[in-house]
Amino acid sequence: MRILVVEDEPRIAADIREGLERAGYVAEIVADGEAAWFRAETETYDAMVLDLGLPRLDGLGVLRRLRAADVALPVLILTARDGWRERVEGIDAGADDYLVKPFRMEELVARLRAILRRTAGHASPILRAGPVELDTRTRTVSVTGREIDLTALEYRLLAFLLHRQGQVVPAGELLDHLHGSDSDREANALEALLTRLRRKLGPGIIETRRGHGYCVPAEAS
Amino acid sequence: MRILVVEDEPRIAADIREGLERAGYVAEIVADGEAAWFRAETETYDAMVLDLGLPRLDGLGVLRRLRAADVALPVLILTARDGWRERVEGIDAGADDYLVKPFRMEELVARLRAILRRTAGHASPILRAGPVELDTRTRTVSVTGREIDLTALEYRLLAFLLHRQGQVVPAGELLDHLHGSDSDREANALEALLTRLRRKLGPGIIETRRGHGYCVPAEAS
DNA sequence: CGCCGCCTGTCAGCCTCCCGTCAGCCGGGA
DNA sequence: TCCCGGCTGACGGGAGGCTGACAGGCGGCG
Repeated sequence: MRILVVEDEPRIAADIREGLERAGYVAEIVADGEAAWFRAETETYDAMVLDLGLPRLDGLGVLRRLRAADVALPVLILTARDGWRERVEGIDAGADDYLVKPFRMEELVARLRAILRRTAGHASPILRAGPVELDTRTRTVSVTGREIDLTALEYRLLAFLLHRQGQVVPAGELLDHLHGSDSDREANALEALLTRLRRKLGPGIIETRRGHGYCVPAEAS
Repeated sequence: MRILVVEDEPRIAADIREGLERAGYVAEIVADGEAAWFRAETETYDAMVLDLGLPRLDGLGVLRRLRAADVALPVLILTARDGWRERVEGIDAGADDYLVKPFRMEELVARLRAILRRTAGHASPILRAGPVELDTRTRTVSVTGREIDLTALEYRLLAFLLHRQGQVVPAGELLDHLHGSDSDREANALEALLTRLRRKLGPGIIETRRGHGYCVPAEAS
């Protein structure tokens, strides 16, 4: 699950990133409305957390443009405590839910899970890349129809790369996702993990881009 | 099975809780519509018992919002004796069944079981996995035809896993469904319970996926 | 009211196997 | 050719999971 977080206050943004990643999501932060609009249009996310009250293009503007462009992305908006008017406008503009600042991280995660569940009907729970299939409901992975056993960490790594199929992901980001950002693990641990995972998947699934990172190539479906 | 009960009258709420727990369900009570909406959206329940005529957001309002949000949760509504109009509106708003107050607890449980069975897609009230058979009406379990007795908790755990046969269920989720979300029980309690249950069932019924959770394998019908 | 049994959470000890580390190798680029 | 980034086999520590023992609690029964 990949979440786009639009928040200009660095402290809060960092908190949200940490909370989401602790809950097993992948968070990407952008700080202003223009960037949010661009990312939401050019990449695929599973949901968006949108602070109203942003520099450049404000949150409501982003939301309206998204809906006008028929982007069905679920959106959770963050509003100030006294932003009663904002909330109403936000819901009218197509937000799926709102949360009043300040809030507890648990609540953010709970509401996010709720709107993800609601929209879960649309997205297939199965991620595919060539001969590899990953079923998020049963947490099973198969290669050319044959089921294989992955450890918890291998599974998370594969799921993450499949969510970002076609993109090159830097090693540092992978480590962050696997262990939280406060990890002093060495890069070699990731390499060892990758070796073990590749052995189970077979060749050609996970590619190395020397100096850049790793990726699962887009098609070959 | 985890049931959300929405009832503002404490006496009745307590009665329902007791009846449901006696029948082997886990009941969580909320007293008003806003709370009901929030809980139903942020947690996962197997069904909801909803009193129409609540403070703040009324029962019908809750139901309409749930259905508008595409939440498929089975809902059983409670209405006053002369609430003919309410009943019709309730069914129109997406309730699965209704019950007229006052009612006998046995009837509530029976109807609940019926709508649970319907929505689970199980035509039969008997759940099977390999040599194990669980009859939800009589609450009996047998292995290769020989009846065994399970404690209340063991039964709940087995029933839940059988309902989600083929899926891997994380330990945290199992604890939620066994005790409700407000439990500070330790993971080890679950492990102890599993040991006792497995001893009665024999090997191969409940599998551990280290780091992922537990599951009853799908095939072996 | 007190005794007794069963259920279930906690604790401690054990076992399995995951995964981080290390050391050495490979291969591409200058 | 050397160097650097990435790969891989081996191994040991430790986390995750299992189980036997025990105790507190609750209901049943005399």
